[in-house]
Amino acid sequence: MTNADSGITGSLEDYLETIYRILARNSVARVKDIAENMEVSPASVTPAMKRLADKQLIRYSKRSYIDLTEKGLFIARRTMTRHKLLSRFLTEILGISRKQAESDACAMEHFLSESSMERLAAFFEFLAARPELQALIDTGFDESAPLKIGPELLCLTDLEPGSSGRIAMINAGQQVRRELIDSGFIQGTTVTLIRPGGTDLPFIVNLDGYDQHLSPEIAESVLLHPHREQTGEDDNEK
Amino acid sequence: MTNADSGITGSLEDYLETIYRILARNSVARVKDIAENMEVSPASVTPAMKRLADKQLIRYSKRSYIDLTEKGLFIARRTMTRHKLLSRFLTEILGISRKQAESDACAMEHFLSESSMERLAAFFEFLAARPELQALIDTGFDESAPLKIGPELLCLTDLEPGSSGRIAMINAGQQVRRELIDSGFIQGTTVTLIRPGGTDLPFIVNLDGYDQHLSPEIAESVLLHPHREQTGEDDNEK
DNA sequence: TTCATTTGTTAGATTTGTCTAACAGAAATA
DNA sequence: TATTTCTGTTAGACAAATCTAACAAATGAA
Ligand SMILES: [Mn+2]
Ligand SMILES: [Mn+2]
Ligand SMILES: [Mn+2]
Ligand SMILES: [Mn+2]
Repeated sequence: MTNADSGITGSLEDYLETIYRILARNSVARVKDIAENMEVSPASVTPAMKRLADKQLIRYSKRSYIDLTEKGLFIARRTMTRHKLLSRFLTEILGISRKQAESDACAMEHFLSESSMERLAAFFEFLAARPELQALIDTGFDESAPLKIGPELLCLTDLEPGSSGRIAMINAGQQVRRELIDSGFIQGTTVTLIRPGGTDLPFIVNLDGYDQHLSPEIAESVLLHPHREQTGEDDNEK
Repeated sequence: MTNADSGITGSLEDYLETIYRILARNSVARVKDIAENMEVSPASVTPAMKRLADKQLIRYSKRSYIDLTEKGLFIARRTMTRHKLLSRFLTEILGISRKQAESDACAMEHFLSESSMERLAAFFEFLAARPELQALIDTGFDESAPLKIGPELLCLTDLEPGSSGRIAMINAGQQVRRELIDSGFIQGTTVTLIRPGGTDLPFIVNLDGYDQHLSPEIAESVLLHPHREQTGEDDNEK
């Protein structure tokens, strides 16, 4: 798989990023360091170095130290910047743990387009220029503070059969919450009640053209935005 | 490469997602539809279907229609939800074009962890519950409205040699802006002035342990947060 | 200088994912 | 019914990325 932006694969970008990090501290980069940093066997590093040298991204000859070319330095630096940007987004904005953020960022960094990258950077500039907003996110948006339930939210179980509503939030414990999110119950999505449930009867709802069954307790935790109850109108995804 | 969450590769997740989308409209899914949707040759679809059937994610026998199993349906739905979440983040929050967002989202969706996914969904709930914030992002954060330069921002060129500052924003046209961002000049990053430049002499700055040269015009567009000018303190990345 | 240890390479295998070209089966049409 | 067209599979090739096991070179110690 070739990355559109750099013309090389995600794996090779990771090798460059790793070499860059090593060189920023160690003055020389060796196969062994790279293997350890990336947690692959040294036998995997050698062919990767050959591929990178073929593409003129590193200077490499058998058994010698490894150095980045101008082109390689550029890709390495850009990859690391993406890594940092994504990792900061995940930790600072979403509140993900450092470790998880590192791993997610390093997986996604290879697929961010140049424009998404620029806009994400702009998002941080935007936040930093508005301390009141930054504060709102810092204080109001963390694991401990449960989201305040707005005054006029409607419950999915209160919907008329055949009518629709837009999801505002999921009000449930982590497990049920994740199940619902995995199933597509995310804010802004339109859900239509096909058949109401009862004590032992699951609710049937339609979401993105697919019918799904929800037990009454689970349906209870889906809260909808008030007003605007048109049927058959889907405002996301064509 | 095996995705931590679902135990299958990103490519196979895309096949499941595609089958899901087709079934939501077409009642049956055929090799041809899948090949067209994913823009691969039909000869690539057959072995993918075999791999999916081996893993019990689809029901498939030679020359017959393709159907998702319970397990396959679950992964398909979750993949599509990730796709939607990321795509909405890119379009609604960052203001990326629809097309670019679709492509970025479909590339990144396979690598989001369960917790990042849940937090991203929470971010939308959070925004929707605070219309004033939503409005701020909608109006203040788009391509057309250039970010207001805060009152007391410091320019990189005003830094004392040896002293540091945290980047607040890049104030430059798209091209220079992207170059700087690719080079690691993103909000919050500490930059240290190593050697000031002159009319024809580039500035040398240190960023993440690496020295970089910046022409005076370009250095001019790096604006720093006021106060807090300690040297050698790096608040991002260990 | 010789031997042991560390480091790096090669050989050979495996999995995944793609392609083109050739072929086979099914469906539609004449 | 016979033939054409559409659809799907197979065969064979290739590139990328990894592994283990065996080997080779370089380094360091005795
Ligand atoms: Mn990576
Ligand atoms: Mn990375
Ligand atoms: Mn995808
Ligand atoms: Mn997708």
